[in-house]
Formats: sequence, structure tokens, C-alpha cells
Amino acid sequence: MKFSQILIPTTKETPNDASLPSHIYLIRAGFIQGYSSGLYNMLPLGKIVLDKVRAIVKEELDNAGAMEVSLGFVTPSSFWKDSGRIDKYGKELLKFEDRHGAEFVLSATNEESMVNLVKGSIKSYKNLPINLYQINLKFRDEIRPRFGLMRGREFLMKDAYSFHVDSDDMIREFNLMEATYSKIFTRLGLDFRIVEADSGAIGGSGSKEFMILADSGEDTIKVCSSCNYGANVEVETGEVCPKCGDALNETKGIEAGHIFQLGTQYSDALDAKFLDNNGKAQPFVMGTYGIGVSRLLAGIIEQNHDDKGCIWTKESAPFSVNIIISNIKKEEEVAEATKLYNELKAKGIDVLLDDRKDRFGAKIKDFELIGIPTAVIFGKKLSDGLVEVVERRTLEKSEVSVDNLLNEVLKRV
RNA sequence: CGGAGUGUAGCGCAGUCUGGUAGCGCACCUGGUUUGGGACCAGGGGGUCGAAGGUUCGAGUCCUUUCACUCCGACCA
Repeated sequence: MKFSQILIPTTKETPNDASLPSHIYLIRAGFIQGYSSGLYNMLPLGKIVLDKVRAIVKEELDNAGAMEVSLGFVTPSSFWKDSGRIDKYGKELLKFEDRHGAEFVLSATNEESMVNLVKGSIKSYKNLPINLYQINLKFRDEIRPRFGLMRGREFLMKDAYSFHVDSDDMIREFNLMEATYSKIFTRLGLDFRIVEADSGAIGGSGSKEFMILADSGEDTIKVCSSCNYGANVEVETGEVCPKCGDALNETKGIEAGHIFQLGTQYSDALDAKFLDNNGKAQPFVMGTYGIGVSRLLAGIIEQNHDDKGCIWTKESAPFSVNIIISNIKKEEEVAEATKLYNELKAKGIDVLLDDRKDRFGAKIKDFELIGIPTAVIFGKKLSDGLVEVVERRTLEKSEVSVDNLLNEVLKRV
């Protein structure tokens, strides 16, 4: 895409109400725009990144055999009364009435809706197991929303729910989801730990959290210095690793995923049963699995930024290559840059062409702020047949011959 | 909900103490000159100073009430 045609309102000034790097840079680089406490608009760049992350989540879940659905954002309060959660979840639920006085809530999570969906469509063990998920808006009226996308009130969440004939099969799926989440976080280029956790308001027994390691994390976790063991401090109070006996270190993490072994808590409460192979009614044994998709964006930047701006990882970047035309009035620069732009597009590579009338300084600053992994600069040395290639993460520059340029760029994406 | 702060142009801020014609920087528009690290010159547009009420000849400024937003805490995927 061409920079001149996308809305990317970058700013030099740090917004007065942002303190975390992810919050500051996502706003300054024109990814998001806040408009009320805990509420954000996704601008074009933010939407592109969100869709990329979402696509990775979807791809891995589909590969694991889960199926995507989309449940309504508005749910009757009766769903929550039936499960007994209307009081337990309390004020985080945004409640309202329709014109007839019927009570509704905005979905904060969808165990009830999903159990009702399955209850109405699955009657036999022959249709089990099944894992249904959705990636859509949630609303939680947080006591104190903060840190931009990190803890918004409205946010994009992937929530999956699995249904099984027994606990063994549910645990098999739980382990599969753990492996699937690991693939997702790894593809996104994140440094993360899987930790033992409390189950919180969701309930259930076994539960693990996926923590993105970052100083600004809201959770304190203990991680083993040699193996991959990790646990939430509320769960783990010891000083040595129960797995291998080495020292445990305290660190901060951002909770971006959480998987639960639910059991029959919701199927019992909502009277959701199937017929087993003896024709006997049994409650579904359930698991539930969540990823904070919009929170992942904040997490990626918390873990990947410098004092100049964002540094997107390969699979999360809005574009793979940022082509900079140093001086838009130099016909040769425009021609050569446009040529590379078209060649890369033809290869299916996401590329941003900075064709604005601004000077070089503004363009390179925006490149550093936005954080696309690689920049290609068509400038002064083009008359000698040379262009400059810059790696965003290291800011390392190298000169490349125009003749060899396409291959050189392709090597990097 | 306790504690602390902030609301003045799209963004960042000064002006409020000590009441007297609404300011600065960035951004934006027009013209010109520039073009490798956020250019320069000239001209220009944009505000019910968060809201309501009060005091006063006169309120951005003083008083009262209220709303919003941010930070710390408790709480929470």
C-alpha cells in the first residue's frame, strides 16, 4: 500500500495520558486512537496488525481441529442467572434493558452462550468431542481500565470451549490446546512462559496461563532458571523448582492466554446433557481456552520496542518492508522505488511505499516509530546504483546494489 | 471505591496565585524556496477555556456543585 493513501496519523508528541511504551507508541505511530476510558478505535495500521494476529490464532486453532463460530455480543441476563454467575461476575458485567424492560448483558465471556448452543444441537456422544471457538468483542466493565490495549474494557478475545464425554478426553484436549497456544505464541515471536495459575471467577480445576515476559507485566510469576517451569506467585511460594530443583526467579508477565479444565460446572448448572453409549444422560465435561487478541498487540510491543518506537515481530508486522522514497521530486528514485514495490507485491509480500512529499528525516523517523522490520531507502546513492537497507531491530544499515536488490530483500522477509 | 493529579484549538502546553480583548509550539490551509535525520520565509483558518450555577461593571482566572480522563491501591481474563 502507499503511505499517502493510508490514514497513519503519527505524532512527535507523547500523549499526555499514556505511560506504558506499548500505549505510547501504538498511539504515536497511529495504530490506535483512544476515545473513552478503556475504549480504543483501531486505525488502519492497528486493524491490519489485529487481523494478522487474528489470522494466526485462527489458523492454529483450525489446524488443531477446533471450529470457529460467532456468538452474539448481547446475551440475556437469564443466561447468567441460570449459571449463577450474574452476582459472582458482578459489576464487570455491563447490564442494560431493552425497550420492553428485558434485561441483557454485554458478553464478558461466553461459557453460558456456548453451553446453550451445544445443548440445543448435540444430543449424542457420537457427536463428541467438539471444540468451538470465536474471535470477537468482549466487554468487561473493569474497575480501573489502564495501559491502553493492555486492560481495555472492550477488547478482542479468542474464546474456545470444548465438550467431552469424560474427563480423560477433556484433559487430552487441554494438552492439545496448550501445545496449540505454544505454537501461536512462538509464531508471533514472543518470549513467554506457561505457568500454573489460579482459576479465578471462571472456576474449574486445572488451569495454566500464558505469560509474555515483560517488565511492565501486571502479574508476578516465578520461573525456573534452568527448565521451563513457571508458576504464578499466588500458587508457587517455594524458592526452588519442583520439577528440577534449581532456583526460581521472580519476574513480571503479561497474561495473554489462559486455559482451564472446567469439568461439569456449567453443564450441571445449565442442565446440559448428552446420551452416552448406554443411552444414559450425562453432563458434558468441558474445557475453556482464552487468548486476549488485542492484548497480544500491547504485549508484542511491550516486549519489542526501543526509545524510537515499535519493533514488530516478523509475523505481527503490519508490513514486511517499508520502501522510502527519499526525495519525491527525483524521478529516478520514484521509478526505482515503485519498481521494487511492484516486484515485491507480485511476490505476495506486504509492502508499504512511503511516497509522501515529506523530507527524508520525517520518513525515517516514521519508519522507526511504526516499526516495520525492514526499510529500503532510495536516496542519494541511487545515482551510483546503490540503495540502503535498514533493519529496524538493530538499526543496522547496509548498502545494496540495485541489480541485486530484489534478492537481497527477499532474503530478509 | 480510597489516595493523588489533570481538563484551555486536532496534539503538547502557558496563562489561573494577583479578575480587565484567548496565547505559544507542533499539526492544518495558501504562495514561494528547499529535499539524507521530523526544513525555511510570508500569509491564513481553527476556541461557547470540561459542564452547570454563583460573586462581580467584568470570570479561563474567585466560590459552589458536577462530569470526564490519567496515575497509585484494592480487584480482575
